Amino acid sequence: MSPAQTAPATNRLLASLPRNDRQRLLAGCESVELGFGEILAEPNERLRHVYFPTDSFISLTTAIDGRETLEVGLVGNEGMLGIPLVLGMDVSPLHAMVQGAGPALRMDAAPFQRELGRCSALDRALKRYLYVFVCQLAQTSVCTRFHVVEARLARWLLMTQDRAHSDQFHLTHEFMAYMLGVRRVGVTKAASSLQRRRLISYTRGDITVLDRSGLEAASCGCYKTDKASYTRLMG
Amino acid sequence: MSPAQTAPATNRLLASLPRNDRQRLLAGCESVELGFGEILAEPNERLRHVYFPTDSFISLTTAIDGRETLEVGLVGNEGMLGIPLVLGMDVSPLHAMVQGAGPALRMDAAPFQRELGRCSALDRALKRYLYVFVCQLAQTSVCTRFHVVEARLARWLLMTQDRAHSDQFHLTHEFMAYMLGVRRVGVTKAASSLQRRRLISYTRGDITVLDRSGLEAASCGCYKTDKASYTRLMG
DNA sequence: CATCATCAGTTCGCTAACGAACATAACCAG
DNA sequence: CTGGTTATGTTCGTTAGCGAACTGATGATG
Repeated sequence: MSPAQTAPATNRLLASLPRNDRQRLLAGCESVELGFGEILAEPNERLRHVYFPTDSFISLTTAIDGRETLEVGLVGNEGMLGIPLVLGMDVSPLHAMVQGAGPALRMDAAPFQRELGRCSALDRALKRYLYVFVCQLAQTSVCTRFHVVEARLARWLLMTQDRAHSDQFHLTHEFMAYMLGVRRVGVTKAASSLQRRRLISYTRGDITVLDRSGLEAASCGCYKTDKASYTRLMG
Repeated sequence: MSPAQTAPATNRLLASLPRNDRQRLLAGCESVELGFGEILAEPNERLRHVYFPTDSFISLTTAIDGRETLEVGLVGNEGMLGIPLVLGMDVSPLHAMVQGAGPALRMDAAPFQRELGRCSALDRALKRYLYVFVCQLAQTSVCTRFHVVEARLARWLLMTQDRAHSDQFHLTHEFMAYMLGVRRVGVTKAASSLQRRRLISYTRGDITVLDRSGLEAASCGCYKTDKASYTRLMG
C-alpha cells in the first residue's frame, strides 16, 4: 500500500483569486503547522485569525447539553476557517478542532477584514464558499436525521479522504463517534461491516480506503449531493 | 379565549434601518398577501423576489430521497426570505412554503441587489441576520439528532408562536410531522402529552398555547439558545 | 340529512441505536 | 518480559421511533 495521491499544498480558495490579490493576501499570511486536536475556535469566543488549510483540515462541531456533539462542517484546502468574519462578525458560533494535522496559512482577523473590504474578488469567493457551506449544513441536518450510521460513516470517510488527499489517515472509532454523534460501539459495528465488505481496512486508528466507489455506493446520496453543489458553485 | 397579542404589522429587519434607507426600500416593495401552503422558492430554482414578512411566516425545508423532509429554518417578521441574494447567489437551496398566511412586503431580486450594493446599513443588517440564521441552523441539526420528539415539538410550537404573534394558530399534526421529520403518529403522541399537561390545547388543527413558560420547560434548551443568540445579535 | 373528507387516537410487530459493562488485542514504556 | 494504556470487539437489556393498518370523531358539502 503506497501513500496514494499527493497533496497539492495550496489553498484552492486563495488559488482562485487573481494574481495580484492573491499575492497581497499571501503576504499578509504566515505559515503555521496545525497539530491534531488543536482547538482553533470555541463557541462565543473571538476569532483572532482566519486559517486557509493547505494540507490540513479542520472539523467544525456543535455541542449540546454538555455531552452530545455533532460535526456540522469540515474545512480543508477548499475553504477557510473564520466564516463569521465574512459577515462582519468576530465571534465563532462553533468549535473548530484540527482533525488532519498539517500546514495552513494564517492571517490575523483585522488585516483580513481590511482585505475583504478592499478586494472584491476575495469577498465574492468567500460569499460563494459560505453559500456552499450553508447548503452542506442543511444537507447534513437531514442526513443526520434520516440515514443509518453505516451510510453516514461511509459519507464521512469520503469527505475526510477528500480533504486528506490520501487514501489513508489516522482516526479512531472513538473520534468518529464524536463527529457523527453516536456511540463508539455504533462506529465499531458500522466500520467492521465496511471492512467485511472490503471497502476499507483499519487497525488501531490507521484507516485505509480500499474501494472508493464501493464506499460511495455504501454511503447515502448526501455525499454526491454535497460534491455536486460544490463543483457547480465553486467550479 | 381572546385572540391574544396583537401583531405589529411591520418587518423588524426593515424597521431597524435608518429612516432614509427604509423609505427607499419600502418604495421598491409591493404589499402581497401570502396564502397558506404557497410555495415561494424551490431548491435549485431562481429566486425572483425577496420577501419581508410583516404578519406572515415562512418555513424553510430540505427534502431528501424524495420522501423525508425536515424544517431547517423559519422566517417571520424578524427576517427575510431570500438570503442567498445577500451572498450574491440567485438560486435557492431550500424549499420555502408559507406556514402562516398573512401580509408581506415583496421586492424583485434585481432592485434588491442594487439596494444591497448601495445601502450599507441594509447589507450589514442582512449579514447579521444570516449569521444568526446559520447559528440556528447548526443548533437545529444537533437538536434534531439528540432530542426527543416531545421536546422538539414544544420548541417548534414556541418558535411558531413567536412568529404568529398570537397564542393560537392553525396547523395539523400531519403538517408538524412534516416539519419535524417524524411520523404523524409521533406528533399525535407528543401533542396529546403536552395537552394532558395543560400546556397546549387543540382540536382539528386549532392549536392554543395555554402555558407558555410550561412549554418552555417542556422544550429542550435549544429554544432558549436560539432566542439568546437572536437577541444578543439583533437586539 | 347523508356523505365524504379530514383530523386525531390507538394498536402491533419491528429495528436502529442506546447505556453499561466486560473481553480481547496491540502497542508502549520501563 | 511485564504491566499499563489504548483501540477494538461483543453482549445484554432497554427505548424511541418506525411502517402499516384500523377506528372514531368532527366538519364541510351536496
